[in-house]
This record gives sequence, structure tokens and C-alpha cells, in this order.
Amino acid sequence: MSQAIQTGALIVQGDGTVLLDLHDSGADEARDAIAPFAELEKSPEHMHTYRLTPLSLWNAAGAGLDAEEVLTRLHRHARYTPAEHISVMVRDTVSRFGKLVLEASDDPYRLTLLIYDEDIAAEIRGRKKLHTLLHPVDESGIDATGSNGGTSEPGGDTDRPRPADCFMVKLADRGTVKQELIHIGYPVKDLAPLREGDPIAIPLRSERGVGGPFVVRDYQTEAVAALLGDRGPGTGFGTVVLPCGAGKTVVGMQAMSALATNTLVLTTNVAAVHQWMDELRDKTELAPEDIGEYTGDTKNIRPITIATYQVLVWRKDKDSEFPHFDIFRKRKWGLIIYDEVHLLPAPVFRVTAELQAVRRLGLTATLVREDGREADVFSLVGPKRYDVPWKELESRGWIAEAHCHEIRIDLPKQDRSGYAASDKRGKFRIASINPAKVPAAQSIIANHPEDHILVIGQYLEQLDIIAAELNAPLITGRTPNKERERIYREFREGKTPVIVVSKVANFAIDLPDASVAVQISGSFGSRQEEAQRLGRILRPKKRNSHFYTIVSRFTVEEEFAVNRQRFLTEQGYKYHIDHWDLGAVQ
DNA sequence: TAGACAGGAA
DNA sequence: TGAAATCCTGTCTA
Repeated sequence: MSQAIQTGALIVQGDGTVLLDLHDSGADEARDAIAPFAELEKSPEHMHTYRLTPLSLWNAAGAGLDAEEVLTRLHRHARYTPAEHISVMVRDTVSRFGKLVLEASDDPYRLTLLIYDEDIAAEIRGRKKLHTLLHPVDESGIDATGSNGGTSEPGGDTDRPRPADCFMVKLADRGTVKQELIHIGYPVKDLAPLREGDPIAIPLRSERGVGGPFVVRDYQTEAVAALLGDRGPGTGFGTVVLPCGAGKTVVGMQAMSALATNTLVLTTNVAAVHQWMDELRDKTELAPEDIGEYTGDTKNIRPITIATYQVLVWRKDKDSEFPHFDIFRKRKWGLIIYDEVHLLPAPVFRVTAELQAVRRLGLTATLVREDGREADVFSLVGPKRYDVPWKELESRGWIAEAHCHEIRIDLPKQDRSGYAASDKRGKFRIASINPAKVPAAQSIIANHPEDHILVIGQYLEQLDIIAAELNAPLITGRTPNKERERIYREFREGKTPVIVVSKVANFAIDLPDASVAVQISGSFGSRQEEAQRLGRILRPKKRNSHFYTIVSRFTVEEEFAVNRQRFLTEQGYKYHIDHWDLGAVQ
């Protein structure tokens, strides 16, 4: 083996960014190797940028990767030998995971925070904000080393290192302490005990189900195993990352089944609540009366209860209490499942901080949040315990291959002066409702005569026009449910090959499967929004899926396309950019 | 008692 | 950065 290898898909840079050369033959393998510990930042056509962040490294540590494995993978795929200080940074960051340990103390109402590093201890002592949360051991008059400790006794016979410092933490502050500490750069290893919930048997019907035979896939079993660990300290909470369509609900049900305990499931909308209930009725032996719905319509608290985030965070006005938070105390929950954990609203973080003794499982397709609260997910719900390389799922046929195309077309001449004279939001609107998108969409549709096609847009007036042009039904938020169902049915039966939908596409899980989606106007929105939308549309199915985005060339719309590209790449979609001349489509 | 609809929140 | 969607509660009607 030569010292300076000139092949390799990765260029590891001194600032912690990692470039992935897509034209390298080992690009796919390299991507799968680094995805668990590097965050995708940019994803244009030829070279993707990943970044090693403290959180991405800690999440990897939570999933069982150690610093040496991270470095091995980087070196294996690196074109040039990475700078030495990258190794130092990776080792230092990963080693912080475990320097702070929270565990039981002799006092049933308090926990011990052990700090195994003098520098970290000094910094924490200096933080005023922590003084109300961390109490000196002397004042409490309790042996700080914990019931199973012995580190303060001279000649103690444990082989544990002696902590540099320790503090007492009130049981109620368990979450807040972890949250505050990660915000200043120190993750806490939480080894304090968890509470057992009320028991209930939840047998899975593994061989049958309404939708055909139901077999738990091996990666779903592995995800649950990674979450529950050996059931000892430091296990039983965390986040599982699986792409859309990979069966996150099954992971949740398996965890419930393994723990056999009263479970609270929190989801983003009512349709998801119903989907969970249907799945539970279909795939478990639970009695119908043991499954409860807690939404605006129906408020039942049962051994298995499924609630929306919105009903939880509802309150009369800004200054009053959250009346529905009671649900957390109404039963002895042994497990809380946070569906789409990347969408957790702020007040739910607050309750979660108080409920650190309950086992919890976060489910998501992408951990990234636009509001920077991924550290809260990490510290309050738990670190990432499991994810699967996209390629693996695809090669084994669990998810379909999906191709994404960005079609760039010109803005018609008559719109250009108006565009130039507008402010940014005017520009976005003009670019979005570019009338040339209509013939472009028509030509895409003409190329897919065998497919079920969704046309998606943001602006109702634009959708009205295109629906009329295509002679296709239009669904918006105003469309009554009965009408929606009729249109969906005809779409499924193949009577209607094309339907036009507004932002309802983001939320409607009952949206039928389509193999082609044409997005004629995008949004300012976050990647999560994109995630929801795409995940619903590009569901696994036999034929390959195609997703087209039509954007106006040389306009602000191209800027927003960058975000979308990043998301699509993150999700493992293949990406193509095409430039179309207006003449070509007219 | 179910539904339809308005109004507010995020 | 804006537009459009959701969900919740509360009130009204039949």
C-alpha cells in the first residue's frame, strides 16, 4: 500500500468539512460510510459537502461508533491523508461523550452528576446559569459518589476513575441539566435509572395482517435492539432514523411489544393518529378498547394512547397552563414514542425534560431541524441509536429507486421587467407563477403516459390555471373531505391519471400513491416540509419514481432549489439538472 | 349528539 | 423572506 493514495472519493479538509466527489467510483460507498457521523451541508451536482459537527459525532457515538472507527472510515476513503488535527478533533469530541455522567445517588430525590475531566469541571463551576441546577455535594450532606460508587473512599476497590468533581441534581432537573450542558458543548451520559410503566401484553401478529403477510424486517428488529440495549443503565431512550417508507411505525410497535408497557404515542396530525391506530389493530393482538385516541375530536386515555402534538400544546392564552399536559400523569407510561421527532414543538420539550425517567423513542427520517433544536432532541429524547444506509434498503428492495429532475426554464420576456422592478417577495412570486411552467408540465406529463401523476404548487391562482389547462381535478385546503375522497378514489382506479394539489400534499397521508410528481412552485419552507411532501409521494412501489421541479432560470427561485437539492441528496435520491429552452416545450 | 363553521395559533 | 395549510376550541343549528 502506498503512502499517498491519489484515489478516494473524500477530501477531508482542515476546517472539518468533507468533500465527496460524486464522480469517483467509490462515491456511493464513501457516502454510506460517513453519513452516520457527518452532516450533509451542500449537494450540487459534482461535489457534496459534509461537515463533522459535535452533534453529528455525538449522535454517531450514541449509535455505537467510536472515534477510531470514524477515523478509519475517513482515512479509508480519503484521497489525501487528512490533517492530523482532524484526528485530534474527532477524538476530543467523541471523548466528551462520557466525561459527564448522570447516575443514581443515595437520595431517592436526587441524582449525581460526575465530571471526569478537571477542565470541564472548572468551566461548569464558572457558569452562573448552572448554579441553580447543580448543587455542591457538601451542602446536601450526601455521599456524592452514588449508591454504587466508592470513588471517594480511599483505596476504593472499584476500577472506575476518580471524578474531578461532582454535583447533586434534583430529580426534576434531570432534563434541564442535560439540556443546559449540551448547549455549552458537553453531552451528558445519562445512566440514571428509568421508571417501569404499567404492564400490558402487546403481542405482534407476525404472520398475517390485512395488508398481506406482516414480517418484521431485520433492520427494524436491529433498531429496537439498539434502542433497548441490554436494558441496563443508559439504554431505553433514543432516536431511530429511517427513510420515508421504511416502516418506522413497525419499529415503534416492536418496541412497545418488547417492553409490554403502557405507551403514549405523539404524532403530528390526526391522520397520523388514525394510521397508528389502524396499524396497531392490524398488526398486534391488542383489544380495540385498549387503544385510545386523544385529539381535538376524541379524548380517550387508554393503555395505548395516540395523541397529536397540537392537542398537547393547546392553551387558552399565552399566560395560562397547558391543560392537556395532564395526559402525561394520567397513567404510568412506560414508553413515549415521538413520531416525526424533528417536528417536536417547544412546549413538548419542556414536558419531556420533566419525564426523563420514562423510556422514549424518537422516530424520524431526518434529524436536522431548521431551528437548531437538534441538541434538544439529542439531550431530551436521546441520541441516535440506529440508521440504515440508504443503498442497503434500496438494493434489498425495501424502498424504490427515485430520480429527481430539476427543469430550468426561462422567464418569458414580458415578465422580466416586472421581475426586475419587484422586491424579493414579488420576485419570488413572479418566478413561481411563470406561465411557461404550464407547457413544461404538459410535456413532462406527455412523457409519462403510464404513470399516476401529481402536480404540486403553492399558489392557488396558478393551480387554478394549470388544473384548467390540464383538465385535471384540483385539491386545495378548501376542498371538502368527501370531494377529496372521490378524487383520490378515481385517481387510484386510474380513471384520472393526473391530479393537481396545493399544500395539502404536505399533510395528507391519505394521498394516493403516485409514481411521478411535478412541482411547479416550491416554498420558502424548511427541508422538513420538503421531507413530508416527498415522503408521501415517493412511496416505495414496484416502478421507479420520478420527481420533477420546474424553476425559472436566473431568478431567486434557483436559490431555494439549493435547499431542496440538499434534502433530496440526504435522502439518497439521484439528482439531475436539465435546462429547457422555452422553444423546446412550446 | 353530530355536524358545520368561525376564529386563533403557529 | 410569504402563502396556504393544519388542528384545536367553542358556538350554533338541526
